[in-house]
Amino acid sequence: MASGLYKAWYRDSEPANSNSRSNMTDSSQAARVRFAPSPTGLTHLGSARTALYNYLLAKQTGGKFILRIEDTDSKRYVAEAEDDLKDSLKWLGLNWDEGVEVQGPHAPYRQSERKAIYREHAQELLENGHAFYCFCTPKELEAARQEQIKRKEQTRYPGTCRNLSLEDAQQRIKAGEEHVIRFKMPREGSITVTDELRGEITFENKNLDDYILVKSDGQALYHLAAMVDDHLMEITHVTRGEEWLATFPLHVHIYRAFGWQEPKWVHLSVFLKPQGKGKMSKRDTEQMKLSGQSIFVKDLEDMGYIPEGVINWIALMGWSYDDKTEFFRLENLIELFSIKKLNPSPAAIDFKKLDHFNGLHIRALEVKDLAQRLLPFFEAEGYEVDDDKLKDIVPLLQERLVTIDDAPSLAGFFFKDEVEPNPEELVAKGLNAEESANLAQKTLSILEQATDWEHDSLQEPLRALADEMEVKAGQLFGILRVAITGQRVSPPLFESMEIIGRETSLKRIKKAIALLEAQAA
RNA sequence: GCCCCCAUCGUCUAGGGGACCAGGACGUAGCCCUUUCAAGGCUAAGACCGGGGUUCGAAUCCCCGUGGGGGCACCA
Repeated sequence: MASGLYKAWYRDSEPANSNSRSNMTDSSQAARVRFAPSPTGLTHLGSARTALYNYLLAKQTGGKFILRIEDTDSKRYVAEAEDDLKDSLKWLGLNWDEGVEVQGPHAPYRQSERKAIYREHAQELLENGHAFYCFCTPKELEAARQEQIKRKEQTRYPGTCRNLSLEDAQQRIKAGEEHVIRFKMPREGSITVTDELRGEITFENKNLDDYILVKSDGQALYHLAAMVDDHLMEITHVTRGEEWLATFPLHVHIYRAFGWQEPKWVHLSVFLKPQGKGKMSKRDTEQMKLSGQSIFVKDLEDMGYIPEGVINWIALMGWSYDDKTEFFRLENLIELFSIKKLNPSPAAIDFKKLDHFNGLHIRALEVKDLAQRLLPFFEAEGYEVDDDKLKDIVPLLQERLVTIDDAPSLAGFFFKDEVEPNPEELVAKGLNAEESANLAQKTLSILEQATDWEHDSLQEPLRALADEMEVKAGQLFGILRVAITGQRVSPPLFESMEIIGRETSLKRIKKAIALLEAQAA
């Protein structure tokens, strides 16, 4: 069925009294969903989003979110990848109810530990005629492939062993012949499968191959292992990447061959390069790092992004709630998420938007919370951080931070004994060094007499000074800002001086005067 | 080459035949606020891929192009 018709049917099938803004997913019973990554590298945004949507569906229906490790390919296995996966999920707040580490009723949750299960199921397909042993060598298959290419035919398994009897095959295996197990794809007819986003999709069986289910080393491949596990683990919704769309009919064929009830299938679109067109390649990700961006969750954490920002950002790449709401926390998403509002078209990654959401969520944080998150970034720069002082500083920083690792460069001067202003920056715009030194000197005299070291009472007499000297307040404050903070850009000046205290502030102004006088001479 | 998916501002998207001279957000530009930088407020520019149908009426439904994407492994 065409997707448009499908969508219409879908909507009409809702209960008549259902609210048009209903966020209930089609099945409001508890969903059992799984995130089943392959530990071959660092966790990236695409995986994170798939995990998020799975998690949301589970939480929204009071179901279970399961983490299964698909490590059937020992060649591509990367030991650190599994830890990275777990760390990334935890950092994002996507805690799983069953799976590796936490265990559960369907353990083990690592496919390399489930080989016997797959062997039994392969045996079942062999016996019911939906699979067959194949003794073709890679060499023979390659030769057949070349032939097909030459004849401009579709390249596919030539069918050599398709009709071997099970008895003959078992004889040859006993004799020690190498073999794989293949799915016996029907050669005629077609199969119509249903994706929750795209509706019905029909494939001609003749375009499908006799895919390998079990390799010659006895290890099951994804196609068998994942289907068996999904069934055994009672998965109700399979939400996975679009790259599985091509083998989607195979997977449904496998379900039917076993006589199992299918889950709901959701194929998410891929993420495209920031430039808009084209999928992310390894080269692109390296290029990206050079410009200070990354698609790896771990990197985003190191770069000072907060999980709330990342979650909000990826949630909205392929899903939307309505035409205006854009600020979401995880708990809101759990409530509002809906498969029906997923967008099947691919989305380009936009890091500017991540900055925006990160800033939004930083500003929405409690001061105490933000202080706690900032602490390690200051400590990493070698600053000794006083908790009370930090709590005073945080409100000044909060609305200026895009990423939390911006904090040390913006506010390091609070924790330094001395700052090293650039003498040239001390000179106010439109004035020379001598005039600036003179202004700084007068400022010092006024501040030395200040009885109350509080930002408003510091500011008042200095504004009067600026008037008296016929300079703009901004010119005077500029000198003072660089003297106090060592920076041209800083948090609000007088609040900063209040926190730094009288003694240190005066000391820094004296130093600035010396630097200005040296320059004037 | 074959199979499959997708198509609204630069980007993410709203849109389910009349409520659309198409709404929001990021980014961009201008203004306001302002001690710097931000944040915030206001304003502006900016899109229905093309062609055929269906219909009184199409961004919306159908077909064909075109473009983009995914897949064609003893990877997942």
